[in-house]
Amino acid sequence: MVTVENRYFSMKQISESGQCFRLELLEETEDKDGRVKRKYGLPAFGRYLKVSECGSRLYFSCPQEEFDSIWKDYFDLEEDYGKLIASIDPADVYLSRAAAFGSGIRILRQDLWEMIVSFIISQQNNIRRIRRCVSELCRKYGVRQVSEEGDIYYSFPGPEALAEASPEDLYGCNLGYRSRYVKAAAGLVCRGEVDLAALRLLDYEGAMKELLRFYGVGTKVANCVCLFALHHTGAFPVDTHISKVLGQQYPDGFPFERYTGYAGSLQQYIFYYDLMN
DNA sequence: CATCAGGCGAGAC
DNA sequence: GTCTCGCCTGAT
Repeated sequence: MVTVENRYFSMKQISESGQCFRLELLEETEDKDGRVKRKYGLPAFGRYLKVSECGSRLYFSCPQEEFDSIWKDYFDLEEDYGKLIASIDPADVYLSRAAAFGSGIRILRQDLWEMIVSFIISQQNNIRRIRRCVSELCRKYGVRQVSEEGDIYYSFPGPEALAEASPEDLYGCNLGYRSRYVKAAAGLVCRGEVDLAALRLLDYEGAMKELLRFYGVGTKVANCVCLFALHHTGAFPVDTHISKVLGQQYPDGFPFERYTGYAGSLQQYIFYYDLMN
């Protein structure tokens, strides 16, 4: 068990901000002082992590050693998000409000293949249904695992498993027209036409170029993968929410030059703020 | 019943 | 190069 106290770390907000579709709320209880305590489950990197959250205190169900070697990096704990928020132009009232509203959001370092498939599925789709699709994919094509604590979960299916899936079967996961995109992406990786290991080493521009080769991956999805898997925090995905906000709040353009290298992290505050309000 | 979800590819021009 | 249109599905 590892305890972390951090103002800028909320599992609830990370979960709701829709960057991680497999993070699930396991239970929600209230203690005698009326404080809400939430418990989350997260299958990632061949493990099943459980996190309890109460206020700004978090409890991780893993030994310190595992926390230091895996989760510290996964949750980007070396980064000071308070500093990042403090750098926001005080005159930018909208961005200041958005960051204050979603101050517990962090940009995770998630698995590359999982993000490619997840964000292909995310297009023209809502978060609830994306979760269902991903969970169904894992249940159907992933490998059933039992953690040391006895939690049952499914691994995210690799490219091979998805490439072998029959089209009708994949279609049965309710991916709709996106199922052929997923199938094509899996084939591309299996045939070695895209090398995921090499993709991880590329800079932002190089990674974008490579990701855009996938059938069903456009600028928006490629930017999400860059941000949520490769941690290119300058990547700035523009979806319907962001597009709307840019038009309404930034008619003269978003000040990218002021936030060079981390505009993507700020994008996540804006997205979450608009999504929830 | 129409519209919309964290878009994208294809085809027209 | 830029624009429009159709698309699976489920929630509202």
